[in-house]
Amino acid sequence: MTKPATRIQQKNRTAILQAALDVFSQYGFRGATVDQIATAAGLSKPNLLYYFPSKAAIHVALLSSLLDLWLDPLRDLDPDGDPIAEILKYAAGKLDLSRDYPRESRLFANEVLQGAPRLSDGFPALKTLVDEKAQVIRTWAESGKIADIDPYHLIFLIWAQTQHYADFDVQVRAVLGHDDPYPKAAEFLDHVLRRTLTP
Amino acid sequence: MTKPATRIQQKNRTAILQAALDVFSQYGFRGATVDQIATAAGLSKPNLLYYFPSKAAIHVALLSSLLDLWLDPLRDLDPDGDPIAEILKYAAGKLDLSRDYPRESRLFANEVLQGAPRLSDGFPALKTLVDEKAQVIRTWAESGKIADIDPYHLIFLIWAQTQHYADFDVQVRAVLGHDDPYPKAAEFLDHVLRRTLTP
DNA sequence: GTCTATATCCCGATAGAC
DNA sequence: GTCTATCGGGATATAGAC
Repeated sequence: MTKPATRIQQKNRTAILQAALDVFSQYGFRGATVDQIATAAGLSKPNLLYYFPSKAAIHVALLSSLLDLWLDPLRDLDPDGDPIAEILKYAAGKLDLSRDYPRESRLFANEVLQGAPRLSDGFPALKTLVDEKAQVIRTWAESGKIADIDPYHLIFLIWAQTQHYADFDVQVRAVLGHDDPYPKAAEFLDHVLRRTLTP
Repeated sequence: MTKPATRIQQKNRTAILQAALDVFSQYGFRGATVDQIATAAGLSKPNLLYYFPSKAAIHVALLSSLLDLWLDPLRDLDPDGDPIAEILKYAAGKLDLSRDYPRESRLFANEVLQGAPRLSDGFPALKTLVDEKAQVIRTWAESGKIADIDPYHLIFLIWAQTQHYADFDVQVRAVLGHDDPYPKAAEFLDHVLRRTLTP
């Protein structure tokens, strides 16, 4: 049972995952249908279910590969770097994720919004990482290298503000028009964080 | 056809809308079932459909009453008030909405996240209001009363940061534990905005 | 106005030929 | 590996008695 992994198998599997990402991120788990995903992947429905045993299995496969990607920029926060530069770099990296992986952001948002029924397994690891990095930021604050702020709410600010541009894309575009909002968003976030963090 | 509106009718209608808010906000439109809503409202499924012609009609009724509530604090932004105090008051009011109406926030988030198929009618009015208030903030910035920032991204920051605590509630609690996060969130948001806006 | 029973449709998953 | 055909469950909505 150690999958041989033909080239054609690999190709179909990734086509399915890409199509499922499109469909799940737009319609949510319940709202998505296997038929939609199969059509988007260029396969028939039974053929799709030859590669994945169920609709839920595809969803799990997507989610489990997602959390790591999502937390990577935070992992890179360096306790020995320059505090403000490190936090700005983190926020910029997170904003790049929203710009480059909006579907993944919306998949994640859909899941958390509905109580994270299939994701809550990942929360302990998330908490561990956030606790660790929050402690780094707190140390910076206590040593006076940055302003005295709550590190957890700072992290929430960065999450909320960056993910907003991916998750609420239609609303952002309804207000701003269809020009790329990311350059100005990056500039604004930079301004906010510099002001917030300066001792 | 001008509904007589018996007391019992009013009571059932509001019970249905409250129950539907619970269910839709947690499971999304497709994920919610009429049976769930009926049970939560203490009615049988056909009886529920005596009050509303369809599942979609309930959803529409909820959404259309929602946008007004959601935009009220922004409407109150007074061009003749003290700039920084006005913006802080707006942000605090919006955060109160997240605390007091988390289900409404999640209903809205579910809808926008999925492309706002049933809400896009409201976007023009939303844009008009945002444009108007952004112009107020821009005028404040140009007169040097606040820092020179982009008013639209400032509004997005306030939306994103305040709604985050309602929409991503499970994630916030997974990180912070189950204590009420709002007092510290309010304090933090206040700090961020004062720093951001000071000329 | 409220119920039981049911029509009708859609969806996930399977059977089985090729 | 891929297809057509179909099963079986569950959902929305309706029929019709009370």
